Amino acid sequence: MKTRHWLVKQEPEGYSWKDFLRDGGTSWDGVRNYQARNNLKAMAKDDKVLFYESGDAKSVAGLAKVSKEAYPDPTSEEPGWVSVGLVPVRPLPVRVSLAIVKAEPRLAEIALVRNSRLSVMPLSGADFALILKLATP
DNA sequence: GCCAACGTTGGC
DNA sequence: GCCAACGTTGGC
Repeated sequence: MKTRHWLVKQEPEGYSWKDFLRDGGTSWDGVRNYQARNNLKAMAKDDKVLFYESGDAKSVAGLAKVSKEAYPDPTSEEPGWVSVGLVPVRPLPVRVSLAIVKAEPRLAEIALVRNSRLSVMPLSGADFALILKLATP
């Protein structure tokens, strides 16, 4: 199966990359946006996921992967919302800040730049690889 | 703290 | 079904 690529966004005050590393994985729940939910549903096991911290950090912090495909969100009172399981793979050697992403013309079309409010978004393999390259010291 | 962008809600 | 009002998110 073709591996797909994603980026998830989180406020570090709520659940940071550091928390994620400490936990060794988490249930990615609480998403209440249809577009984001549809992206969660499209995730397959072992898909690669970039973990972005919004707020003060505003940077891509690490690489994760899908450990469990979409299942009903246990934190939702209403049916229809889903969670996925994510586990950390490794921190990025150097964080990739939003400013750096915005300064890269080849990344001008990605959802992180174009739709800052979307919390779960797909990335092309090329864009994903480019962000990882920007994280190389 | 402010504002822009976007989604959702509710009146008509 | 349209659109104004409102709430939320996130960058600055």
